[in-house]
Amino acid sequence: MQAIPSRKALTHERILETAARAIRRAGFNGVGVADIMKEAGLTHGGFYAHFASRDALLTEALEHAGNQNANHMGKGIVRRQTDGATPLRALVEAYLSERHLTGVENGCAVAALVSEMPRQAPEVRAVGAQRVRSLVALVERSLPPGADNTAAAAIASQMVGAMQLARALGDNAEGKALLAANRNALLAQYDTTSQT
Amino acid sequence: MQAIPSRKALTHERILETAARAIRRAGFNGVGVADIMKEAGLTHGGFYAHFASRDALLTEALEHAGNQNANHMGKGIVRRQTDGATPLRALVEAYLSERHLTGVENGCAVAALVSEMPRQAPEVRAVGAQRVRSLVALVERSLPPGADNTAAAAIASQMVGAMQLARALGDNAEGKALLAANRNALLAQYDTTSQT
DNA sequence: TGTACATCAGTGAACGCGCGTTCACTGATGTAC
DNA sequence: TGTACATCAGTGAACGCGCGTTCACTGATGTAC
Repeated sequence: MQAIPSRKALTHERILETAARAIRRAGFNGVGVADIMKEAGLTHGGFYAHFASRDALLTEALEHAGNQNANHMGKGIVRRQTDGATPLRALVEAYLSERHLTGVENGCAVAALVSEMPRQAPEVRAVGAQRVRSLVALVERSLPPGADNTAAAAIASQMVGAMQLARALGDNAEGKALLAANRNALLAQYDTTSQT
Repeated sequence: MQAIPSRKALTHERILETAARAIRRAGFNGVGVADIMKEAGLTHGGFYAHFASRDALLTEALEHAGNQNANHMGKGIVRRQTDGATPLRALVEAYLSERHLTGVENGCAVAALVSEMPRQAPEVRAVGAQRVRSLVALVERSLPPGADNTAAAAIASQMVGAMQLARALGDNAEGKALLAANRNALLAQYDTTSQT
């Protein structure tokens, strides 16, 4: 409707962009209101003109992170499909890529934050659950039609778990090997065009 | 060596027991020095006679949590094996049980804390990586001899991811369904004695 | 087009609070003779 | 066995600091006539 966003709306968006990256980088508890405002080029006093509370920011930021990641990862998926990969292979390779291992800040919000979700305020938890559902739905759309409808949940679980374990091991040979093991296992099991 | 533990050693142990549960319940950032001391029946002032710093406590507590969980979950695994389950089935069913879904406090430290690990102090991270390796090793020991040696990493990833996604969805039908989907997928793929 | 005023986004100082850490002290336990 | 003293575990007040939140203010933008 409002084709030209107001100055305030632009600032609001900028704060969200910043926060969406910050929560993935530093965790829900790792970011302060002042930090984020500063990173967005503002002073902390103006914060409450944009958000009712810190939790309100976290809620919006988590939602925003989902969209940011859809863009980032979406490109990788599309490129792999144009190169001839099946939808599932494209997804698995993009998700379990070394790029994703390193780029927490722009990566999947679920992988970056799941274990903290159960400890957040109800509003944040609700959005978190939604993000989990979207991830499962994304996997589901990549499966060949007629596939077992519980497969999506299993694949999503494995991808999220793999990325987290790899990050816990570190951005090194050990972490990368764990990612590779998961890529192989997933593709061998679910991708019909799989090759060694 | 020291068969009779000193009074101080007993207190130290009690603080660790408390902290090991607290970090899984509330996360690394969710527990304060004073909270833990209070929960252990002490005042916060005495803390630094036991630990050099808060991070030192987190490090020891994470290690301790691993042992606590080995006891807790170990029982469930043994019972399932005596009831005739294969080692892998026993592990998968114990790990992806509804009991584990609810009992974060006594559950797997990796599932409770992975996404926070990359953001911790180096000493804590190091222990975290060790706990990941132990988990993979535990899975490995449950696999039939001669199994693909990358399978353990894949299974561990899926189990950890599944537990976390289920917890993010909540202790309800949705979360339980996700667990069930993962149990089925894992057993169908890796357990030869699998049945619908 | 130009002036006068109202609105609005953002500033920066200040608040109360909780946290990690320190430290002088106390009361109990253990040891020497 | 009993007394005198040293050691040691735990107490509780205090510290500095950072955080979420509030608020009086400023300077810029927009509107009325």
